[in-house]
Amino acid sequence: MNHHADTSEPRPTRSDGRRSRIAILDAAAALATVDGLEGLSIGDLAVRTGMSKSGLYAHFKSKQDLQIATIDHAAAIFDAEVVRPGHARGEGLALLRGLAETFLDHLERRVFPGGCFFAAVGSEFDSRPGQVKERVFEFITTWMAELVAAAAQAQARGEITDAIDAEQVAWEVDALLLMAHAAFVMTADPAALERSRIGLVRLLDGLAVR
Amino acid sequence: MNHHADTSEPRPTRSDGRRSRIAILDAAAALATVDGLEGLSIGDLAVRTGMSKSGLYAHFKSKQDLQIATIDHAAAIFDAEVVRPGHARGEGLALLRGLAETFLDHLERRVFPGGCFFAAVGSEFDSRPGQVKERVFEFITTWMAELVAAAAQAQARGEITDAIDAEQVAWEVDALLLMAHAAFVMTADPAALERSRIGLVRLLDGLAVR
DNA sequence: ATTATCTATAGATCTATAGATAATGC
DNA sequence: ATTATCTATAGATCTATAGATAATGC
Repeated sequence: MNHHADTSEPRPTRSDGRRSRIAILDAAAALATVDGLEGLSIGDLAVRTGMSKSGLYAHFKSKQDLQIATIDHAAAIFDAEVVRPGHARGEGLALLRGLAETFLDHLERRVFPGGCFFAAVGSEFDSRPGQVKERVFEFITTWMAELVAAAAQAQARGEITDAIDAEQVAWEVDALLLMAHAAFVMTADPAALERSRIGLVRLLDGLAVR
Repeated sequence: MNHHADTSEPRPTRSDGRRSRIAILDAAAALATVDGLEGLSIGDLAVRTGMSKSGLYAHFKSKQDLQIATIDHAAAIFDAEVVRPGHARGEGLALLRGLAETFLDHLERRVFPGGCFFAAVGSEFDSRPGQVKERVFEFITTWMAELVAAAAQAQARGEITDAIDAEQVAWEVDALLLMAHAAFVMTADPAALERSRIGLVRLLDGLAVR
């Protein structure tokens, strides 16, 4: 996985500390999609990054602090790998299609080994109220807002019907993306991505203004 | 939650043992949708069922054995609460609609506190190969086959178009159900169920033979 | 001089087992 | 007589901290 700096977090002042922190968070984000944010243990992470447990621990106040830093780091990766490339595809309907395609591509390219970070971690924390869930939910809300804005723009430009509201369009698009994630991670079969791609074409063609 | 006997599993011979086993598995199935099958600890379960840790442990050979028994128990509950009531709604298109509706109803009725057991546990184990994942995947495959069969029957009866294959129809239906699960568990807002219900009507109406 | 990292360890889990006691079924 | 359950405990985690050492930045 590439190294994405997360600007939101406090940076260590020394260069070796900065490098370590990014290495830890890259490993943590990847590991969390496989073993969960809770299953992610300090010991495992230390072994994987070649540090001692306490050396690693010195970067974070607590396990929850590590979990939240990992979420922020994953958000930066998702932004760089999905959201920004999606916007490069155009506006309105092209943007909506673009976001869906870059999302499916990031699954296929295995940006995270366990599929979509936020689908994986969202499912883990959906029933556990607290700061971690709040942060994950916040990001998912932002993602949905992206899809809704793209759908609304497509309607404003007269590219799709406004007979149904933009939230409903975004909902149905996201349902196909979530389904692709779940099935692709479970089976590792690209046919899962193809089924959702076909569904997206059918859905958006059905909304076309003719 | 109601008590559903799971016929597939070996039954204790003594009546108090039978009762305990069912009480343990009811609690385990509910707890697993909140804390995960891995997060589910023997100690927690013991406290929740009012038994000692070892008293509880005597019913199972290992933690994995408990996890698999819990999956089988949850499958029996899902069958009684979703699949059978779905079949009572009719055949063909009525069956397909019926299964989708009884699924959404079981979320709304909170049959499991953490939504759909198999969506929750599937997401937890999708990246962890082994017997537990196999068992979960097996059940999800059975569920998908139910939807595909219903869609194919609806086509055979001339109720929906056969221009697209039954697998694709089932895929798009299941995507909306999975999305409803994810959003409803995260937000506890019935609006999530409504969005998917609207999506299902739009989807199936769009497939109607006119 | 300050920051990052390490060794060593405390204290709280967790799974699992051994051996004893209480309750049921034939 | 057999089965279910309990107390007590082993041994392996895990998070977290104290105090010492090594590496960087001014």
